[in-house]
Amino acid sequence: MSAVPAPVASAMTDLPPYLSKLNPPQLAAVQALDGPVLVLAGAGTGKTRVLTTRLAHLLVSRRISPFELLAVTFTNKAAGEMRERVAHLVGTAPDGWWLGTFHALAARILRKHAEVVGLKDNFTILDADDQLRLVKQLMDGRGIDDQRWPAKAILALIQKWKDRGEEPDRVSGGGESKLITLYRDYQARLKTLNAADFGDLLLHNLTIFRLRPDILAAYQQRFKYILVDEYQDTNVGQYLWLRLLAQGSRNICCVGDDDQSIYGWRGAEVGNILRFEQDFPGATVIRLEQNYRSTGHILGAAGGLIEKNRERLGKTLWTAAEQGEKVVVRGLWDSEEEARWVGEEIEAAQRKGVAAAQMAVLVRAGFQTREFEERLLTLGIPYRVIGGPRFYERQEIRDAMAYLRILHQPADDLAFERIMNTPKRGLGPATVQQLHTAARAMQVPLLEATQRLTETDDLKPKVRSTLRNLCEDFARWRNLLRETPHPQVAGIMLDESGYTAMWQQDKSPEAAGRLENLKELITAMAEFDTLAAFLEHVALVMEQAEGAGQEAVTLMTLHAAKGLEFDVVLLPGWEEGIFPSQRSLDENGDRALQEERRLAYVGITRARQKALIGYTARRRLHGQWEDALPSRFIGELPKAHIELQTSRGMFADGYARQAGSGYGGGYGGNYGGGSYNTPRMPVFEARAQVMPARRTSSYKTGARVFHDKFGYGTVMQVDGDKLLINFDHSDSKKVMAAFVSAAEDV
DNA sequence: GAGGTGGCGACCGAG
DNA sequence: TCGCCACCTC
Repeated sequence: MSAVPAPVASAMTDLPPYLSKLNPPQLAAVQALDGPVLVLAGAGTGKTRVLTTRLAHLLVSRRISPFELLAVTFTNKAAGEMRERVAHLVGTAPDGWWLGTFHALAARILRKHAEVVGLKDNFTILDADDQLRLVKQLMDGRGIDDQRWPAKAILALIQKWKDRGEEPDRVSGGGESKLITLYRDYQARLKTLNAADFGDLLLHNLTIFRLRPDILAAYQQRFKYILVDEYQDTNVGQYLWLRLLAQGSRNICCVGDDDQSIYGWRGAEVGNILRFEQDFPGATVIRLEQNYRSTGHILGAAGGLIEKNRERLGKTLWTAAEQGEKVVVRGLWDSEEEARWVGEEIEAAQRKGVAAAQMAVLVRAGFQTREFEERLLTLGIPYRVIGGPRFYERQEIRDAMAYLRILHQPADDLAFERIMNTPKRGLGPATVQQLHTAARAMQVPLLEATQRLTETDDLKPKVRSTLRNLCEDFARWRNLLRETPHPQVAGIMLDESGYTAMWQQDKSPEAAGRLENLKELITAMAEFDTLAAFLEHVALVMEQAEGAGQEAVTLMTLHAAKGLEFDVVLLPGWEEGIFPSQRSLDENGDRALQEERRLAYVGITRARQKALIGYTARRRLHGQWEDALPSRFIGELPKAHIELQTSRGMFADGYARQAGSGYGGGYGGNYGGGSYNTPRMPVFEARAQVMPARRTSSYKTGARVFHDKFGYGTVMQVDGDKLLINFDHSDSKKVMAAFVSAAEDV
């Protein structure tokens, strides 16, 4: 489909080929071009296809210019995907289109009209690090008790206000006046720094639209059609922004799924999608309910669970596919057994021919991946962890970016402060304080104040010469920028400043990787014409380079899994307190519970073929063993779609080894003498399935064995009941024969 | 000013 | 249990 399809006069007959593959609701969603439209797209119902086809259809059938179209997503990934697929459909690359994330589009508008809100068009976009430092500085200045109000909490509050579209003088719902004053200070400080944080991008747009109706009207006229992805994740500010822009044409199409709204904690308002028909009267609502991803049992289990939520628009997914396997719900003794179980299920699936890349372990919180990582490492199963620090959040990238930011915008005090003593130049807090005081007195940026101070005798001689050199260096690098390409200048600057040398001398294992990252950063710069364009890219768009691990099991949080799919999905840790998360429930009560339930729904619906849920009776949490109860969500799963397994046999296994004898049955709580505290398994006691005990026997040299902690290995030496084993994925170790079992042929 | 140590708290994390 | 931050010493 490379050629542009011919426009059609009547959509009812003779559909153009790009529409012929859609099912009736999908077709309706693509063809409802006029007026407000809400497309409720359930998990796996072909949302992306509808979005991209709709875009293509608009361009073809309405013959509008791509520049009259606004298409908004949340992530760069989603924007990139849409870009690619639309290009494929209509045959042109969507360069310069208004297709991007809320933040990228808002930044574009803000650069055009920065002066309306008192910024220059080369304003800096701050990262979370800068924001926090700024808040800390202001708190020091105001003498706010950072015990009662940690800087992080204050920043979170400011962000919340911004998410709601509230400027300092418009904060609703009474915040402490001290804190609102701090918010006002913070905004004022950003202005003097010629900087904006992420929240400001949207917030300043709203201010511009309010102060300058002429500017708003121009955008309203420009955007004849608006398309929004993941509408259930929009916050109040984004909603207001969309509503203002849509007031002109009223042609706004929002696609989303209220059942997959899982970002309430960062300001998303599921109410936005629930209220759509009131907000946009006369709206057409279209439901996509045919699922092309999962089996009947998976959809049945997920559907039964999400039905327990009260606040939803309601839709029922169905599939033409077979029922498939029931969702496995497995009770386990403790988190160690759980990790072993996950490993076994992955190996079992591999034996059935499922590729590692088609399997995922999804957890509620990031720290939970650790135990599974250790297990997979032991078993030699390749895996990758999604999450962790992103490229531009790494220390070395932030440092390098700070150098570049000063080059671009000498008034960037935060950047200057960040690298003033990086690498170490002998400039401590005392010097920083002195510079700050001087800068405030002279009412100039830090760098300029520094430069002026070096011409006086106010500084200690050593400090003075250090700072003078630094100022001269920056002046030189900036001059260099006029005649030398910016990637080259960046390299020179990082070398001459001693920054590269700092990592070269660092002996820690990460140092080499950091130098690699710096090289990658400089390589990436070459793709941009100007330093300004590059800085904008890194602040808003820079993505983590995808890991090479093609054939690897994916470990990640449920949040990170939204939008993805796998053949086999493992969902461990379904225990009260963990999932649903106690902290969320404490903070937001029933609202949070419903969101946790949606999260469970998202987890189950990631699976194509098989979903397995695990819960344990005892878990090591922050280094302590704690008892746990099965998640209430387990009890909410419809019985018809699940298969319960409780691994009592695992105890027997341990018992057999400790006693050196076979496992003799009678598992009713008569556990004589073990160090176990008998855990309670209150939910499905009666349905317990016994797992067979592992065979133990005497081993010969050369025998293949399996050890729960160290994995597979070969017996090198037998010494009574002690074995010397050469482990495949660990060093050779001497272990008791009772702790290994004969490796099954794999 | 730089480098070391003990106490405390720990979720999810786009742009 | 682990990592970060505040505090402390050289």
